[in-house]
Amino acid sequence: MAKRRTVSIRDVARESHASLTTVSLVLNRREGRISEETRNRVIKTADRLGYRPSRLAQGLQSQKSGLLAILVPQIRHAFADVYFGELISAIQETAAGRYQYKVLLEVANQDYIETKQYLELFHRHYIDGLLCLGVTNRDTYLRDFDHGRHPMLVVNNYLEDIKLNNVLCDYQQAGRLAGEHLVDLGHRKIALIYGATEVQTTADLRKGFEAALNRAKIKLPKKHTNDGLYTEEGGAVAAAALMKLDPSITAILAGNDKMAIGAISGLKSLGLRVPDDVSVVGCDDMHQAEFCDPPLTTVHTPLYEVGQRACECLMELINGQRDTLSEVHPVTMTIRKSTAPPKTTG
Amino acid sequence: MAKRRTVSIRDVARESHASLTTVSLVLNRREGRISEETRNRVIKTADRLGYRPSRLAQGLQSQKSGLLAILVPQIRHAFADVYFGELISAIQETAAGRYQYKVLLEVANQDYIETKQYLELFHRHYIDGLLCLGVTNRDTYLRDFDHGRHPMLVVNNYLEDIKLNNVLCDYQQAGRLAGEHLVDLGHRKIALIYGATEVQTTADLRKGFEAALNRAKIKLPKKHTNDGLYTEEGGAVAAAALMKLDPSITAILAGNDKMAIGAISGLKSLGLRVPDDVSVVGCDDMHQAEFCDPPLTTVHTPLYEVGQRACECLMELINGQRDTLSEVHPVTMTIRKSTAPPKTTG
DNA sequence: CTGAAAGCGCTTACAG
DNA sequence: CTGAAAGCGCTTACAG
Repeated sequence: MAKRRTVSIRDVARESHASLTTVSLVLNRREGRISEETRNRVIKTADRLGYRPSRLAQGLQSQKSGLLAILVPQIRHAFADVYFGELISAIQETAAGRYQYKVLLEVANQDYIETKQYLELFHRHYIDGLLCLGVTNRDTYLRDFDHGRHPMLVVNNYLEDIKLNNVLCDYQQAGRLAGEHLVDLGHRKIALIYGATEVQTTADLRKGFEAALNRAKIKLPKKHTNDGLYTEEGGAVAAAALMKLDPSITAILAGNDKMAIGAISGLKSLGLRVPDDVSVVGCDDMHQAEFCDPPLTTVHTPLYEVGQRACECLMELINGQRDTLSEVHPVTMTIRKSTAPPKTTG
Repeated sequence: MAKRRTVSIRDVARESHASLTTVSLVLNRREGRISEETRNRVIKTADRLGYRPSRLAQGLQSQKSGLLAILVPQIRHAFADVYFGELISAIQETAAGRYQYKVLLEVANQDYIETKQYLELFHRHYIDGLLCLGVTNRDTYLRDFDHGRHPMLVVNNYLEDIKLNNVLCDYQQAGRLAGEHLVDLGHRKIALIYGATEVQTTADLRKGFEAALNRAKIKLPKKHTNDGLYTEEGGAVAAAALMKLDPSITAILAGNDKMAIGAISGLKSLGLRVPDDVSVVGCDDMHQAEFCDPPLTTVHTPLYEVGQRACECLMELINGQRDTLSEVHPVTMTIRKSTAPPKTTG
């Protein structure tokens, strides 16, 4: 582990008989100022010595770290969740591919929030910008960002009371499309399994869904809604409870694919068939949706695209090319095999 | 976006009428040297000004970035994969919780490897240590690390020809346990769906599996093995192909849960029932394994624990408390509903 | 117990 | 076209 001393710009200057200024200028491609001959000499020397500028020193000088952070909530094994995974992939690939930025991973646990680590990230010059995933209306600590001093963006959500930058999918449209799909199939007794109510996009999904039902003179009574906690287990339990409360239900929208898959398993364990007895619609269109049994009809939310745009917009905020922003992306339906007309109408 | 100048240690020194040395000493809790009075004065001033030491400056001084990187292969949306997600969660939580280290996310695409970005990470002082996930025998570029100059660790795999530090599960044991389970149930026509052959742990899984079968005088002929590409699709196609080649097969081990779930769906689409007609065993015991239909019998590999240990060991490498290491973790069987005795014996 | 100075490795006015 | 110097914000011998 004998680490040899790293070669610094000083070494290059000495060996190429040039000044620090000259070396720096050459290596940073400031054109037009340095003679061809000197330039070549410096480059050759730098190559020979294997010189690599230290990001730490460059960062200290430029007051830029070249890093952005992704903040995710503390759910069980957060990164094993495909929803977050999809967004993270999009962000990482965009940051590294287009901007030479690197991506830091942060988890917002209780202590993290209480000690305001998300601000430390900026104050201590760890990062130039922040992307927040999985945000809910409970995350009032985000108010610390509402003066817009630090480049930050809420990804695929927004907050009711706090004005923050965001890029997200149109969940009201998602609810509407799902509702229309079920109504068009002929369903009248339709239920909703939502994720956490404190998530704004969940409220939007419900709003769009209810609007679509109402337009067909269908109500969404309380006994037709249940909390699925965004998990498979929750979806399974919620579906079973709904059917016990009202066995005449013939269709269910779940707020995400995980709950939809859970719901299908919950329905099966009651001896119900999908879609013969009950239709199920998910939301996300994650990769697994194609491989469950039956393949899931679901709302396709362009998560990858949203992650990509979030990253692009954050860079604009960092570079000061932009002040505030809010961007909404349209969604589409992906029809597979988990929905069908109801067996009996009425 | 009017960024006010960040307060530096110099500001604290001035306002608290102390020297830079004193302030630095106090804030870094070097005990015993500074008078109680001065200490309090400095701390109070630092608090009042909201002073936060710059990691960039500290890093430049200490030659430590306080960052480690996780390198994952470029598969489609790598971070949406629960296998990687589980490891990443474990690493992030351990790094942040126990070591105040932050975690960088890197994807090894072709350009990344050709330009040796993984070395740049060290040379440019971006990181103090590296954790490589999803490594295969094709990743010969890792030879760049075999002199052990940079703290790095291969997580949950190892390479045939290159001696590197690693922490991993015992995949030979995994294969053996799965094989014994199926043999004990009475199966004789047993097949294997493996992931990429260039992955060393896949070879180990097969070796252990074959050994268990051989002990019961069962062969694993070529027509009983197939490549499932580590994906659901691959598993589905592989299972269907196996059954067409030899309809007498009554049990299948898949090299990971994704392929197992795919295999189940492939078998179903042939009109075969699991486990009645064919038993299926997975490997990983990922969260979803409990919610597929039928719930998956699978080898439980302690991925979270492996990620945690990998992080701990990397810190020891970084701190020079350790030179080389190789750690193997035992696995266990999780019996659910996708395996049963064969219908007819023989 | 405390401080002046050197140094970590860069970049960038400024002067020539 | 090129270089000496100051400065980014810290830490740590060293001296008193």
